[in-house]
Amino acid sequence: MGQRGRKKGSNGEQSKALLLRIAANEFAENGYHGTKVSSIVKRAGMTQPTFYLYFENKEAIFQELVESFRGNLFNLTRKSRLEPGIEINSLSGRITYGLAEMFTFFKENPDLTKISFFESSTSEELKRKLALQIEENLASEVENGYFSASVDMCTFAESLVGLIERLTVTQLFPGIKEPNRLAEEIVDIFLNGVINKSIKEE
Amino acid sequence: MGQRGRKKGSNGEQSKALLLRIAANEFAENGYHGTKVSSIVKRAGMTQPTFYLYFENKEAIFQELVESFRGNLFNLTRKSRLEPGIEINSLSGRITYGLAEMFTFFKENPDLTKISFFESSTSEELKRKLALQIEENLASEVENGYFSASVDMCTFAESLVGLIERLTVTQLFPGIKEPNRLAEEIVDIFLNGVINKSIKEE
Amino acid sequence: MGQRGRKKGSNGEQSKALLLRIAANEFAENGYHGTKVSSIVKRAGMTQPTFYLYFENKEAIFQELVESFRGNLFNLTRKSRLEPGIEINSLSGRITYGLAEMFTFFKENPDLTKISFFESSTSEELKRKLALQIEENLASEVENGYFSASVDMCTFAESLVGLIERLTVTQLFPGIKEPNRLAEEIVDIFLNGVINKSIKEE
Amino acid sequence: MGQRGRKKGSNGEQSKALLLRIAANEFAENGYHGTKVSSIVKRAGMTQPTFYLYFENKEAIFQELVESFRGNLFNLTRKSRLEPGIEINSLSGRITYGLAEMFTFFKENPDLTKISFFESSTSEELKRKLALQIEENLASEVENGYFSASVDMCTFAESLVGLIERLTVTQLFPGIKEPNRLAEEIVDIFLNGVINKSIKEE
DNA sequence: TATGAATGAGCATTCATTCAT
DNA sequence: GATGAATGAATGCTCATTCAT
Repeated sequence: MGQRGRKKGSNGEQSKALLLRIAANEFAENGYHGTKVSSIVKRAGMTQPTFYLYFENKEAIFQELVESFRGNLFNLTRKSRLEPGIEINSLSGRITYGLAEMFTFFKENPDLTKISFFESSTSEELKRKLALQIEENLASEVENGYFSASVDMCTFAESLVGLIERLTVTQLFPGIKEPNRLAEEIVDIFLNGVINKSIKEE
Repeated sequence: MGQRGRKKGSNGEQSKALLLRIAANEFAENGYHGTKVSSIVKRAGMTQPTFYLYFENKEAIFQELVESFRGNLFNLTRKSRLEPGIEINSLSGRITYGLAEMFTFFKENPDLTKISFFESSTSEELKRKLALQIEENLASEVENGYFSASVDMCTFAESLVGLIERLTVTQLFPGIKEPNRLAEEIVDIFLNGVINKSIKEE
Repeated sequence: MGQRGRKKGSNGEQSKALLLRIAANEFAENGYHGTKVSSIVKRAGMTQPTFYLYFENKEAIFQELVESFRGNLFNLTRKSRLEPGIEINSLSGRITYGLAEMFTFFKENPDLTKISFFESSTSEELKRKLALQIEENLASEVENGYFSASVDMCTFAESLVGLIERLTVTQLFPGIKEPNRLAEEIVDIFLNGVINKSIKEE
Repeated sequence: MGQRGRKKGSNGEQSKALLLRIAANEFAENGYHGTKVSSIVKRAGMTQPTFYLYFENKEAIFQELVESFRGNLFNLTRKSRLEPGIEINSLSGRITYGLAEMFTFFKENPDLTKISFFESSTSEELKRKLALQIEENLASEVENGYFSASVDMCTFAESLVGLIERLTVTQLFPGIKEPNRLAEEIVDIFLNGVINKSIKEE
């Protein structure tokens, strides 16, 4: 600002942002313990004391990353909550859309996703909370009679989380499948099952 | 003593086994980096050099644990392979049985399971191989027309792995659900889907 | 301070230089294996991590010492190379001068000399190279007819090295003889032999 | 003995001898610190406790090796002492013979030679003693007028030791020159010098 | 805003040596 | 005469973190 106004944020903000970005990548690549503060700052072209100018310690930058991911993720899931009284016809479409949005978010933030899902000590908590939200999200549908009441919703929600997690790593990140496609496949499997109906009816 | 051999396994074998057991627990609890050789031997009532009598280094004992888990797991999955020409009626039962056995194995070896699925650098490889085996295992069923050909088998297999992983951690280990129960629920969801058929057919 | 730079060399350079000096002494006194990094830094009034700030590991500081000695030594011997066409009268003077310079260098760097000649795994190589240089240095003199062609130059050169090495340790280092004196004696012995000519000619 | 009489010495003696032989080689190859008791016994097909049956500790076996070398070496040099009143004509022959015997001894015991000359903490002492013996050995010759009194006998003796040491390593051990040949060359150089007499007399 | 220099605390690994059998 | 099993005591090295500037 003032003289020649720096392009975007103060120099300090830029430095901090850079450190965050690089740290995310390092943590995702090498895990928390496998990542050295010295490596982060080296890649950022800074020195170690500079790091401590912006973050209290190694744990702090990690938590900041996880926290931001967590916040954004829950914003997303909150938005895609199914309103009660939804049309049965648009149901699967709504679910597909929600899933696709989530996958898109993961795809745009692969490092943060990896960290938050697999490296953080609070990963479990995160996933459990996600499962819970999914459970709530779908509970009403059961009441409405859309979903089979015979299925344990808790098991179902956790299953969904596990599968989302896995498909994110094996299909989404390597670029094998796009968010939309993945979402559709999941919905297809879960709604209808995999058994061949024509045989079944024999 | 006296007639050939001490009470149970030679003393050395016992020591090694003890170290393996304790190490598995430590690794499962604190992760690879969070586990100190000194902690392992302390819990075993030994000294550090003794550790190196049985294992080349920290990495080695870890690999030995993972390897043994991997070996046993693949033995199991190989055994529960579906033979071709199986009766359609017994199909879901067979699948349920296979899953139940796997969950039982996990339940009996929680430490090894945690390590191999979440701590090892070869976890991904392990899961991918497991998914592959599941894929193969089910591929014939598609040919036989039991399974809907519309479902991408790769996605399906990976989904299964993800969900098995997740349910193991959240339901099986805490003792919320038993192996059999979990297996049944999974099969139920996947075979039939979760949509309420009566509504759907309206 | 104030105008550019601290008193003498940056603080880091000073530290490194101090470590090198002390390490040289420790290695010379106790050998490579007998020297502990902890002893070096203790004498330098530093802590162990500081050591690793300047040297990759124990081996590295040792090699740096040996390398510097080797470099300086070969600079020296290169300079004192005998030019072709030298006067027969000044020949022995030139050789004496070269030897004296070498002894002076050794005397000024006793620790490095000890290390490089007796502790390094590349000692042999160093001596061989030195012998080779001596050989080359004198080869022309044989052609010019100054030296008796009957003498095997290789044997002669190696002999010189062995004797330099030995006299350095037993006469020079304890201060029994000065560089000049030693050089003169060597030249005397080698040029003329030790047999009493008067008797011989009888 | 008695029943089937073991070929040579008791089993224990054999074991000890084997350990000594192997240890000599290991020490010669890797130095004192570079040699592990565990390596010695492994090559001998024994276990570590067995080692301590025969030697108090690592230092002890090393000293035993050095001691035996030292004893034999001094026997040798004592025998080849020049008697006073020797003929001037046979003088150089006698010296050559003595040197050749020493080289032969070294060649037959390369490991012990290496250890005693380069690895032992008493190497210096050994060489000094050897130099002293040489000095004594030749002192009378000076009195008798055979050797030029202008040469410092101490320097000369030490020179001889250094050169013997060096030629042993570079010419004798690699098989480049035979004991006799080496001895002759040394005597030639030292007695007559290397200067070309014909030029000198110009 | 930034850094050159330094360190406290810790960890994996090694090796000579010994005890009970 | 021999060994399976174990250990006391080091030692090299690393890493997150800080102080003075």
